[in-house]
Amino acid sequence: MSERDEKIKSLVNMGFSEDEANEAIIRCVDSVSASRVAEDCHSRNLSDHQVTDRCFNSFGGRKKARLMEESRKKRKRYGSGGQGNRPSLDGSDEDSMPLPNPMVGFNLPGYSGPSVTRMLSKLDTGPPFFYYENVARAPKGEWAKISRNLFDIQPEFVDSLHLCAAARKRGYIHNLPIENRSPLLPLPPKTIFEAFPHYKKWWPSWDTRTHLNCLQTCVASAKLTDRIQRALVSSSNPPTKSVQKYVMDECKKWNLVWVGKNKVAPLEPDEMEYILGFPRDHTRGVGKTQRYKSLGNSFQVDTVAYHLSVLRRMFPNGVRVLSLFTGIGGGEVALHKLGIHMRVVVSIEIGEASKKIFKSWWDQTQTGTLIEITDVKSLTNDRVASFISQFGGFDLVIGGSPCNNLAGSNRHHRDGLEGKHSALFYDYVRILNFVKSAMGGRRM
DNA sequence: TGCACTATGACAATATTG
DNA sequence: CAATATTGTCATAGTGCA
Repeated sequence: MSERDEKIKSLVNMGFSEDEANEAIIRCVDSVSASRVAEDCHSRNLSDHQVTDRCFNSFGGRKKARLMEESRKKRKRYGSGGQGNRPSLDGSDEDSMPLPNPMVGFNLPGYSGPSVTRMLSKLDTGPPFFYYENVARAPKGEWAKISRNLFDIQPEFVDSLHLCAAARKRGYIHNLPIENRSPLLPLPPKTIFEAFPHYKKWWPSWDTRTHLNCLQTCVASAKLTDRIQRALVSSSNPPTKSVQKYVMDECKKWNLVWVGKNKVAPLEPDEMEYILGFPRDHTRGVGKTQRYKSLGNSFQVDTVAYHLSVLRRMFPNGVRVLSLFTGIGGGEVALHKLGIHMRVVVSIEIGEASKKIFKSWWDQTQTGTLIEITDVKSLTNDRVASFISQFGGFDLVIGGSPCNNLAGSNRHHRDGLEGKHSALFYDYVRILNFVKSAMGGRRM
């Protein structure tokens, strides 16, 4: 109690009213169990640290306030905030959500540090369980907005490079238990050379990468790899520092690998499938551009499976899944690899190529019921209600909403959650809330 | 039409320097 | 501490070709 008073006092000193400070403490304690907060305040436990820090950073010192003021001005032009926002605690929509370092979420296999315990309010736990995903580096304030719309649950930020050979910085908001998780076995290759030993042959010593950067939807042009080759050929051996820097910059930017003498190339689609944890040839059967696009948009299967692994014990007879923005079925592949039977999947996906990929995987591997819906807008609450009465409810609502307007590589329309595509997040919220209320907290 | 290919910054977090 | 540099990012729009 005295510690709590101390925290309140320090917040008041920062210029917040006592009520605001009080509410902030309550919110912190809501995300992490009270004892842990007290215990870990001075420890180096990064995960816990992240949670407590975040609570205080939202109110952080005067400098932060000034920065928030600036960005508020800048953002005015984006118009009024999103629909359905709860009033924010400090009256600002610009809460910063610092990303943890290392980005390992609540816990990860191989990172045996003391892990977080968290307590969700009874209203927030299932049924149904839900799992939401998006890019970690969204514009300022967007994750705070997402969190507010998902019951103020703190995101779990994970960089998949701690689990596989490529980086993938993502935030996940879910109400799953976080104790007793188990990874998919065998663990995926963790470095480039573990994944692709044959690239050692042409890999120059001055390229010190051990992991690839984030696999994206577009790959380098032949023209670019030609330019790199010409630069290398006309340089000395080893190349001059400036040539090395040029080549390395491009290799990192485009995720290029060494496939021959002075020759770099983008990964092939099947190599991306491998790193992302999909079965070989999962995306085969559509154009190469489409394969890159759908793979760049998908989950890293091992990461998601680790989070979902807690469901296996809870649903020995299988799960009923509402899958929004299914894509090529990263979540379903994760469940399947975990050995969790999918009794029902209602899948919403608008991309023709992705639908084709997912359907053919389903037909090859699954025996449950699959219902395919193209447009999330056409999944009205009435329709959700009829599915619920047909199947008796859903156990898991899973999906990553479009990141187009949040992602840094979008040069044109990075307009945040209110952007044309990313605003579909609000349909996720709508549908999840409807499922929750229709299932009314009772076991079905 | 559909596909492959190419050129095109902006932003924020982090690292470095003054 | 403040200014500056570096790094990295689930992309889009336009063009030419079959």
